[in-house]
Amino acid sequence: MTPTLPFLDEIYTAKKPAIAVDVVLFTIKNDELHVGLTKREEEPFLGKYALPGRFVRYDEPIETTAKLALQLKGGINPETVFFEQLYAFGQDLNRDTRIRTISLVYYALLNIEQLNKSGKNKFQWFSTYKLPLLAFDHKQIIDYALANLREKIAHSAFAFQLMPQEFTLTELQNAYETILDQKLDKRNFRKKILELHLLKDIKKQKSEGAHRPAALYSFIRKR
Amino acid sequence: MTPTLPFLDEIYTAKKPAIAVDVVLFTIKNDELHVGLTKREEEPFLGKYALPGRFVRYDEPIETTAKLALQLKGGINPETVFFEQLYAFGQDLNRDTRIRTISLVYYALLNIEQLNKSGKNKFQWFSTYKLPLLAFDHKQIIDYALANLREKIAHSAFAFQLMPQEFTLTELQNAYETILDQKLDKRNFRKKILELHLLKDIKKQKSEGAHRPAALYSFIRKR
DNA sequence: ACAAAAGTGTTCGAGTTACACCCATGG
DNA sequence: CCATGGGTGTAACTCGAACACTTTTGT
Repeated sequence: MTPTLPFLDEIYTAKKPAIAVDVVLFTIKNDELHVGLTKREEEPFLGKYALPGRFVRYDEPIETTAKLALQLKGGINPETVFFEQLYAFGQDLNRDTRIRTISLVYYALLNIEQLNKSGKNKFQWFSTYKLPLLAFDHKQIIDYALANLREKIAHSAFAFQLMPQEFTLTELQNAYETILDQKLDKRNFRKKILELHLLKDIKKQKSEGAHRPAALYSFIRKR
Repeated sequence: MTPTLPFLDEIYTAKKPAIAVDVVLFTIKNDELHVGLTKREEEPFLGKYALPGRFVRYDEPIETTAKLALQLKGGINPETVFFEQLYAFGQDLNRDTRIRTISLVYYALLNIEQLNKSGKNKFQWFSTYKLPLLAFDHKQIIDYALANLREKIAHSAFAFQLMPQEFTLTELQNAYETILDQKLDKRNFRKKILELHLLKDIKKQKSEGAHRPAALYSFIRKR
């Protein structure tokens, strides 16, 4: 590619860093934001928890790697998940103790409906406030992803990805409050959300408990 | 790292994608936004223009790779440049025709003063409106970086990175107008910028032409 | 009838936009 | 003295924040 390489062949023979994809998979359980982790069954970091990850194979597009990580590590159908590339971690040469590895980090949002549907989920879910001991630099990665998620969600509208097909405005508001970790004003929230014209009133009601039933909505953009 | 690998050793022996860093280096020349490119002297894409890039060596932190790309390809002192990671391109397996390559893209801002100072600049500068034929997927990368630059600059204040040490408010406004490709209101611009308290009136004046001289400012954050 | 969550408008302040004239200088 | 860009304030509007009561249901 460049005159700075002594020999053209070097690009084929040079010792290369490994490249991996790690996915920070968020969902909401019991009104708390959770991250999906798996317990390592090998060294290094045997017994510690880790983000679902996978080395990028030579003939694998990176999004495919991300999807395979979710599927193989977590038994989750990746087509039911929203995900987006976040950042490449590759500054620290010893992030991985085995081999120099650059990690492309994706974050993903899984809705609660999907989570309960897929019986074969292999993840263990941890509240973002009570994370276990983590392998590699995965703690920093999660912190970074979390800060980013908060920032984005405040300005865009993709919290829908965490919701089931049908939901009430109060449920949606709870999701926002959980992620942002702050109370929101009901009237302002509804005004703002409805002005986006992303929700469809599906003319159904959800009755639960001794109070007025809530209108059900669904997100207009189909997945 | 994972039970999905048949043998532990595979991570050492498996055929790996190559990882490169490419830098989209912006500057402003003649009131137009320009990108720094170099002409390829080898196949593939011999004679086409390309972003300064470099393969990530096994023991090179990725920011170091980015800096080396600027230095070796462009003869530019990377410490005089502001840069930030943008996105990893690795979806298309044939981006690079020689070897499967994942590219970590950085964008960088070079101020005009630096540009003129460094006599050994090896870049050719192209207006973002008149780009030449580009190698690989570098056209898409530049488009992506440009959209991102516009978005960020409208909400943050790092256009300072494109300015010389001392500049007038009109010059700064021109930089914003050039990047955003739209006229801004002089009074509103000044009000907004000065309220950020990032500028220091250095009590000097710049006289040029038959009109009132302009006050010179400098950016408070030192580089 | 009462408890419990759903649903609904208005006011206030802050920040953004639009807009026009005088100032200082060189030629 | 005039042409040129430098420099300044105010009014209108928009957007987000604060805030309280009525409605509908189950028990």
